[in-house]
Amino acid sequence: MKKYDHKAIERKWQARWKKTSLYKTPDKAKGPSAAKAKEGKKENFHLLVEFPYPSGNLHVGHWYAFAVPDILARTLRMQGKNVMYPIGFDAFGLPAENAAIKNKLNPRTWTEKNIAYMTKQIESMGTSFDWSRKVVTCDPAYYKWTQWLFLQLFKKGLVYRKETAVNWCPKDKTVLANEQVVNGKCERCDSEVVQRNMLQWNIKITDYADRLIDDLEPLDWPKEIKDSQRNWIGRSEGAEINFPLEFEKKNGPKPNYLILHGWYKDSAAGAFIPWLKKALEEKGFEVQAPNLPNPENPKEIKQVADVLNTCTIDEHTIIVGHSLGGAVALKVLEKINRPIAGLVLVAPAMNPSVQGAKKRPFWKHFNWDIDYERIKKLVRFSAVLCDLQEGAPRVPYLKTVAQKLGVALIEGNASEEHFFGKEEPMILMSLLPHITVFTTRADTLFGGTYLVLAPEHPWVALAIDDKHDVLTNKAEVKAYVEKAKKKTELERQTDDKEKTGVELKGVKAINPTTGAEMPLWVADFVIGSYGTGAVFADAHDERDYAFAKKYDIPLKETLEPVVVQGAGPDAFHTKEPAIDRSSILAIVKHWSEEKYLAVRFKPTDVRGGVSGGVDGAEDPIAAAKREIAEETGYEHARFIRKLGGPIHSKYYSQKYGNLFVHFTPLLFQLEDEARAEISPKEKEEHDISWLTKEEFDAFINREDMRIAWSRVHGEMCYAGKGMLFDSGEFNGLTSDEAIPKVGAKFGRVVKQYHLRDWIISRQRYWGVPIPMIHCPKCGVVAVPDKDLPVKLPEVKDYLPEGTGKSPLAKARKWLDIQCPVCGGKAERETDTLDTFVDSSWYFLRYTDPKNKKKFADAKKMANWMPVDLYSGGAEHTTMHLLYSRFWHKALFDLGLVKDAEPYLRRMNHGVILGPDGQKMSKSHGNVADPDKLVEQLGADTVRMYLAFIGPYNEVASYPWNPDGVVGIRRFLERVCRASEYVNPASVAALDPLLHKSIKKVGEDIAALKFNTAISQLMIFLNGVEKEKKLGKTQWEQFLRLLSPFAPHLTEELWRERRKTSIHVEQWPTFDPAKLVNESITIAIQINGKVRADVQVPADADKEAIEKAARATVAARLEGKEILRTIVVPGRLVNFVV
RNA sequence: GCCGGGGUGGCGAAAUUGGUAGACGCGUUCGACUUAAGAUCGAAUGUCCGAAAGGAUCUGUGGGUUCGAUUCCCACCCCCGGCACCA
Repeated sequence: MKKYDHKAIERKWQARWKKTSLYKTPDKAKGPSAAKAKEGKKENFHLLVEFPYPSGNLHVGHWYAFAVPDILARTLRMQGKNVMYPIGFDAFGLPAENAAIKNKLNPRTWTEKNIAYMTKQIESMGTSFDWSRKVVTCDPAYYKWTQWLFLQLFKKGLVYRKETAVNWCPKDKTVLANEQVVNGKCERCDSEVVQRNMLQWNIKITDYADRLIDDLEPLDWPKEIKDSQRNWIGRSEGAEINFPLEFEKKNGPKPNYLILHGWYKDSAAGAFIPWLKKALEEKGFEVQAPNLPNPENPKEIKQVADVLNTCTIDEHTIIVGHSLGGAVALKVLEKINRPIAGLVLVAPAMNPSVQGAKKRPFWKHFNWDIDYERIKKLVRFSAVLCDLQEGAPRVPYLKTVAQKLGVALIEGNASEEHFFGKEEPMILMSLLPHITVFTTRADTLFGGTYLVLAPEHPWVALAIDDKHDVLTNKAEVKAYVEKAKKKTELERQTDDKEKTGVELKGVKAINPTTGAEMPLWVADFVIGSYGTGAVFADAHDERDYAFAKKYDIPLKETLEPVVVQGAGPDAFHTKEPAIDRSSILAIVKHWSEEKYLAVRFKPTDVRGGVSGGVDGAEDPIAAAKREIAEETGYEHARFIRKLGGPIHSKYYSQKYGNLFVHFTPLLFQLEDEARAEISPKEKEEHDISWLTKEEFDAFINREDMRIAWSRVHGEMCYAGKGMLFDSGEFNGLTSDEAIPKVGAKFGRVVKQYHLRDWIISRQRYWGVPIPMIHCPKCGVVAVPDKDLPVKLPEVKDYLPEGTGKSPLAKARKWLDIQCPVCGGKAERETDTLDTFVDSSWYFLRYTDPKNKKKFADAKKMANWMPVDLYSGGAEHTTMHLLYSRFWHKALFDLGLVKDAEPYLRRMNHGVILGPDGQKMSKSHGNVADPDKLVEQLGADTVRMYLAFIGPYNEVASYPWNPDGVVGIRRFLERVCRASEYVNPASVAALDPLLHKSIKKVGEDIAALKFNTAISQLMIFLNGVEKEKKLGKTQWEQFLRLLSPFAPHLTEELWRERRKTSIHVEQWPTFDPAKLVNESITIAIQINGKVRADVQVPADADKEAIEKAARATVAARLEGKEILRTIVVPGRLVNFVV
């Protein structure tokens, strides 16, 4: 072929492939053959690309996302895999709705028109998508199953409603998505956006936080994506610690306690009850601890009746139930109608239906039908205490009880299993007023001198409400809290870097380690939604330190610095033991000027003041004076003061190995300039100079000296980890050793996450209606499966209603519905689902896109899941990938899918930027439209160029620059011309190059390095042009290598000789015997510099190579002695002279 | 601040158990063909010195290990992405 008419060729073959359904993935998928299954090889390959949003027009980025992975799809197919390469449209979302509002269009019409247009464009790329599997999320046949899956999660208890702040535009009277808020203002009307609380649907992704982190490990994903997900989830391990509160005002209403004992220790004289009673009474509380009737054979009705008859229960009562007493307490609550203060269940008895729970005789008489919702309304606060020593099934069971009561389970270790100890501090703590704090630094607990609460902290809300009167500065606190709540999160962060806060006067917290009183503060730098919304503050945190200094709150140091000196070979060798030493650090002031004595230890360039060892029982001050004299010669140093506590340094010394040195930092001033001669050895080792404060500051390069130096000028804060002192039994431990120990002793070990639950409510029209019904009688009821899908109703206009509800609230007829439970009047939910829900399972639908009975058939899913390779943009690294992983895990737990992870391998491709280097967007006006280029040069050229610009599997960004595209076009034209050289007989000289190319192109495609695969194809063609001839078999092998890149042109050239499509051909294999050339080039180096090269036979041995090399550079070697010769066969010879 | 990725010609880039740095392509220059332009073909092309032969030098900067470092180690600088008052 002489002329390359890309238009005709592409039109012809696209039509032909479509007509013959060339890329339809076999419906009845091949399972792995027995032999291949044994090797762990699958014949099916699910190659997934992120499906596009139908914005209306394809840009270069789409080509990059779809046409480049197509190369891999085609290659794998030729290599015998059954490849599914599906496509669809993520068709719900905001742009359609905005277009609808703007142009008074139906969003469905707008979307469908775009889909039709974009489908044509995608087809023009020559991709091998299987269109018969197309999935469109706004199709009721699809979203029926989105709704159904959502309901499965709801039924599993993963869905709940919660008051959540949303962006509210007061002028448009509508909820705004984050992307509609620009600099805190409404995108449309420019008015100030405010935060407003609304009931929103949430999904408990946080329940899966641990698994979402832990299951990342084995996945074949790039490290940066895994790290980014871990970072986003933000797990930190720490401890929750309770700080009891004490009040100045003693006149408020007091709780009273009713303690119900368990069964085994059959009375109120058993277990912890006498101790607890005494402890509470000592604090002035009234306590009732009745003996329940028939303890040896307890009966529910009798025990409950006894409690109701003999005990006083009022609104101040807190009922404490231990073991069976916990179950009794629940039944007591069923019988009373007035609210009580609290309910504390201590390891309550288990429902016998729980798997693994043993049947007890009294359960015959016990009715386990407990109305937790009613109890929740009756009780102001509740708590469930769990002893972790008990393990399963009690611990998971108590978790569900706590969940039903709407509280977090309090886990810890009782002093005896099941709280049978005589003294159980965990229980007492839960009964007294207290603040719970989360910390990752329990090691500083002994030094905690104040607490800081977030303005949103529930205890703060109680303390400033009308019913309570515990604060002596209530008005001041109230004003601060209200001001803080008005600020948005953004303002809080950016407003003023200076932290503000107000003390809560009239109340003190007690440090559980020391019993010391700690003031309470409220400050808006503490985040209400993280941890417990409260922190304890100490001297070893920069923020706490600064805040305490600002408000003059006392601090207490409990950490001595521990520093590891140096790096590299001089660093502390962590695996080897260390020798302990005592030493001094001395900072020496000039006798008359504001200057300091700077000493540099020359051999290692350590720079600071004077330092040296303390000999035996020597006094540190005397030792320091001795060292000053020895190192510097100055004779009259006067001791000024100690510079804080000791500083511990770990470092490595050539002489002694690992050292752990405990330095005493000291400040001296010279009395005069008297200076003796110093020893020659010292002179050689030390440089001495006088530096000003600023110079000295820049001079110091050892960390311990820097800490000592900082104390000369009074900065006391040591932020970081260190060694504990003034911390009771934990003295002398390092922070890392102490953190778990202190946490376990004074609190309980817990994990916290930055990840928040997934808010899936959208007050939007163009989305999947949330299939829920609100019944005034029955509450929130799920739409029955038989009524799915809940179709989107038609509405007149798509503007939100103005009440904060979605436009669906305008569809009156649609809104009214019978309650599926009671048949009474009810209303539909008007929120729609976040579109991330749609995209959390679309790849499952690809496996069985037309199924009317199920979201997908299990067997068909098994053929294709998990996804073998998922290619997409870096922008989906956290949100989409995390949400869909979570969704898949939830379905896995429900038994609906067979894998816990949806994607075996993930790669992020780079971004094609606009020609100006900016991100492509309509507002920038820099959207590169490839249509013209395709028109001029052809689809094959454009897709191949995109594959050529750089490695595909690296997150890089390329400004769209079509300058180089002509190179690819020239290459394809040369391929056309090369077809003229084809002879029947093979050209032997081309064989090594051809086989090398087969090898490299295959390897590079597998590694997603399409750019170097193409360069190898070019190298081969260059070789062909040099020979000006080519064998028919060689030509066809080359065409097959090229066919994934240029499917149209290669098909055309192939069909010059063949009847069937090149795209059903086998991938060529290389012959290792043909890889080697007869002779190879060896580089000759002298002292590592290349001086010449020499041709040697490929099979030459070391001696032969060396001989040849020596002969080649004989002239250069003349008169020089060769000290050493290094021969690297196949590469080089290096003569060292 | 924390986490991650990166820094190589005029440009996109290549090179990994440490072994000829700059493959392949774009661009540029010269030549052939042409009345001419374009297309095509051939040659050259990191930088500096040199007419040339040749020499020096070069993978962000500085240091180290090595016969030999883009590659390994240490320190630092810069760019990009993510998270960020997270206790």
